[in-house]
Amino acid sequence: MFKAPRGTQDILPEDQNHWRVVEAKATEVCRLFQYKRIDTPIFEQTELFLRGVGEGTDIVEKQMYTFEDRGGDRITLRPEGTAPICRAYIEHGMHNQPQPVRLYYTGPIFRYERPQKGRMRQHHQFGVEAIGSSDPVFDAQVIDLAWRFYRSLGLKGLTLQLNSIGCSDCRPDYLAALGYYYSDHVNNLCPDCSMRRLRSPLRLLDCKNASCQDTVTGAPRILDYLCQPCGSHFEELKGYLDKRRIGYELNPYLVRGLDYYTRTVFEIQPAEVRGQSAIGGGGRYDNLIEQLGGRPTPAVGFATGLERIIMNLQNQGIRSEDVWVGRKVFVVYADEAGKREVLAIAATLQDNNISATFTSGDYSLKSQMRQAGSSGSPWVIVVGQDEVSKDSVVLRNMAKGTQEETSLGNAIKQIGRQRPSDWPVDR
RNA sequence: GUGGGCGUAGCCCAGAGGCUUAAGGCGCCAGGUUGUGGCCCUGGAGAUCGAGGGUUCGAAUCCCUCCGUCCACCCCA
Repeated sequence: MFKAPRGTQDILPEDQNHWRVVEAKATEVCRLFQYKRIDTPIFEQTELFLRGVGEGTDIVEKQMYTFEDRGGDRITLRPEGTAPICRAYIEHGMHNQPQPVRLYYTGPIFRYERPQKGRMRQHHQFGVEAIGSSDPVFDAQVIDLAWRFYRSLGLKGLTLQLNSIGCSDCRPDYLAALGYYYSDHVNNLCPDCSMRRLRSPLRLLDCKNASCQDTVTGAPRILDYLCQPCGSHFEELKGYLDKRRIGYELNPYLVRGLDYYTRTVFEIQPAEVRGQSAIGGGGRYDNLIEQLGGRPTPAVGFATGLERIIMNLQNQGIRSEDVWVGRKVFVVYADEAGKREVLAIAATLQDNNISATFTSGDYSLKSQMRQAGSSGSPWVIVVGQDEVSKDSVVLRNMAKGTQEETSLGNAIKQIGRQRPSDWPVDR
């Protein structure tokens, strides 16, 4: 039997309400902030990610879906959203527009990983980018947007972790200090950290290994090494967040896995931290556009995983309602004469913007009613020989268990009068 | 990529070498007399016991391999 490939999943009809609501909230908050949608291809030249994400990162080293196409080009399914958008910014000359250019996207992301709950080979992200300004007000706006997005979904217990990892001026000084410090602790490092010390020293800081924790605690802190411009950038950002009353935790050990980040980095963590901690994250990437061949262009962005959001919505028992509840009708037939009318009745309802369905095959009236009941339709219309000859229908209110014989036009009026407070619970 | 747990009908699961013709619940289907759902009652369909190989007179039950899934590490969304 065929199965969905490892690390992928079908999003079934019963989960779609969550997905549609999350997407709707994402586009709604972006409209509110006047960020414009952009869609880029789901595959790009491999080189874009090699240069954008960084050769030494896990993503590039072992997580990319890369293949050669029939023309011999090296192609990679996008493992993240920011580099493609920067490519589009450069390619379409967006530096000629008022800066920063503010964009958002949503769609599938591919990483070859060992799947777990909340960690898949194909997942979906929603992200925003503000490209072309180094002003910390945009770091704050991106965080503000993210925060409003989560709040609009009703997610509780989120925490914002915040840090600055400096720029190409001050980070080398810090790395030197860090290297000097760690050279005294080489013997009590875990094997992973021994590797990190040489290859990506910043990531020494978020090792969870107990034996390394003490070493991390005594390590120099990057915030003490920020150059003056980075320091005041960070102070300004915190000022904006304070003024917006967005709470954050300063986390001097927060380091992100992609090489392009500069200055601001942040992560949003859900209430129940199990395994995969972050539900979303982002930061500033002032050198990326230049690395990709554009002119020097500072930028800041944020991305969040939709599967993880939905997991958290479900954990917190948050329902996503079907907006059509209340305007849904199930048409059932009592006999052959009625059966012949079912499609036309449904069509008339649909002409009046009422959602309508019916069943087929040889289901008994009783069985059709059962199906209508479990479909969650608040209304049922019954037709048979009697109604056909009188040009009427039976309109049944499923919640009340009452029904009346009336014209189809009158039935439509009644359904249209249904108020949201009268809606039954969706199923 | 490393280590570990688990894989029995669409879903949740019992069974731990012969008494299993693999049990139960949810869901599905049909009935409980005339054209009506949700509760209840009765009946029914649905399982190559994840796949392949091995041990044995006999395997869902033991062994091996693979696949899938979950957990930890790694890392991230």
